[in-house]
Amino acid sequence: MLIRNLEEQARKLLQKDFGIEAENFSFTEPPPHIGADLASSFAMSAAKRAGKNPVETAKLAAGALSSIMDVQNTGGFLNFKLKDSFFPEFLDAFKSEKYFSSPEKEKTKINIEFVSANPTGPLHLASGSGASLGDSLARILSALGYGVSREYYINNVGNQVRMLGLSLKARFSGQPVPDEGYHGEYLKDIAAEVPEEAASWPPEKFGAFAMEKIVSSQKKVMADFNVDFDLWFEESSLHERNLPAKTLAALKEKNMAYEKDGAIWLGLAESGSDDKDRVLVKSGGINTYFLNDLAYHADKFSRGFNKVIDIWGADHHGYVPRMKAGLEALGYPPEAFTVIIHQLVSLKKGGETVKMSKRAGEFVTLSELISEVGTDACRFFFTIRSPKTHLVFDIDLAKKKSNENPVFYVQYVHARINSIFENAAQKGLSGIKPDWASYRLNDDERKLLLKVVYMEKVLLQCEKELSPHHIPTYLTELAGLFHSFYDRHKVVDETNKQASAVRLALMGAVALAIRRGLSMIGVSAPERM
RNA sequence: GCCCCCAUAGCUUAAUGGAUAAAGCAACUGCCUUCUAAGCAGUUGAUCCAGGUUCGAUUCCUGGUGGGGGUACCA
Repeated sequence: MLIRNLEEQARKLLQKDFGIEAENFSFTEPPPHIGADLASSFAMSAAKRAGKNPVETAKLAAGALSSIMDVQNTGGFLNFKLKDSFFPEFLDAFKSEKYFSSPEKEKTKINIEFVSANPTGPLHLASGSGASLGDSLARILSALGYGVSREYYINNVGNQVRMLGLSLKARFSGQPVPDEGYHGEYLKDIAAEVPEEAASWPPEKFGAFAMEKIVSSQKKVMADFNVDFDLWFEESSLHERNLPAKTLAALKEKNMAYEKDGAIWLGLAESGSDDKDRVLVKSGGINTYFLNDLAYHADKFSRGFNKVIDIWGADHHGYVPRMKAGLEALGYPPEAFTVIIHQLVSLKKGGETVKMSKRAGEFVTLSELISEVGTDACRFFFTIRSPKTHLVFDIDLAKKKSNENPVFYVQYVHARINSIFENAAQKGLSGIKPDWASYRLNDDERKLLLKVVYMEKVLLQCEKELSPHHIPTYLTELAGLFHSFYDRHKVVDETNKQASAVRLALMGAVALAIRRGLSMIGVSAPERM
């Protein structure tokens, strides 16, 4: 992480030589017309805080930093040129598997739970969005060094299982499906697999049968989507270990739970996070989903995670304060639990917005989408948007345009560089060590290399916002620079072995950045297209 | 009613409070005897409205307008 090292040095210099409070000094990518390698608006914001003249502050800062880089002070902006020796050093360091990782992050164990769709039907479009987000974030955090575990919660207890069983039984015996039941076509397919002797099964057995089929198909779709969960957690295992009752006891002990109208309530109205008291045990003696969910999250902490992240669709956002308040009541620090809300995907088909309702069985399944559009295009498409975007997904357009998905633009870089290396090998030009001391990078080479250098900033941005969408944006920009470079410069040049060696090293770094970036969003990097 | 999210080019979306707002699609003009034209170069084109904070606002605050979601002893 070389930029971070430079920033660290810069902070120390600023603080030591001039006593400027420099904790938040950082480099940014300058606009292209400036022609600098790195930029910072530090002087202007620091001047405000210190009550000094911005131009004077910039002058001081420029002086302080001139020992590590060439600095220009342009009307308060600081613009930097890296020394030429930076680049070979960077290329060498970048090859390390742990380039983005930092030791202090390795101590933090993060549990990230996502998708967790009800096991009562196939995964649909929204699950694709949640899966892309959660898995990509897990991959990015893991690249940064965190210990990350991906988890899927299977809600296999309760009334919905009963309804699922009744619905399957109805399908099996040719009876009408109950109004409150599940009407989707998929239960017809499952009914066809039910053995003859099921005529004597109790309804629960139908429920278990359907659920087993549905969960295993969900597992398969996730695998097809390049998402690998470390744990598929069954709600029933909570009850086997009596955890909801223990959670309830813990809340009672803290005097947070009380009885009213025959139900047991959690007193949250005063807590600040939530605004009203919530039921834990219904007057019939049955746990609410909330209590079981609290027990589940408490279990995550007791398994040794310091940080618990949930990814929910926006339709559940009203549940966030309750969950946070509940966990705080149990004594967990508020910052240890984070919920990421992603906005809902609405669907456009044949020019009309389609309402997605499970009961009506009227949705586009994720597996259908994957087989039509492909995992790579699908994941890139979902990941390139910020989770806050209210996406309208035009299914017809997505199918038609899958060839124009920017993912191919990025993947094509990898394929092209692979060809370059094949060509170099054929001409006996591979494996030559570049002599950096005698080579002067031209502007295009420098620009491309700098873009690779910036990658670490992109990852940190993703970490800060807990959003992976900066990665595909970055990759598209890097790909643009590469294709432009490719068009203008020949990499393999038998008449200039030195230039070839340098450019091959550069291409190696670009390919590595593309490969890593794509892998962080679960997309393949083909060698040939 | 109250709460949360959103509003950027014809369309779908980017942009730690910074410099000339960036891509893809669509439209138009050129470029394959060269390491893959799934590419390159170029043209047209945008910050919902009204205030405020700031040296500086697409970004922050207030109020509108329009859209999505939520407001269970459901899961």
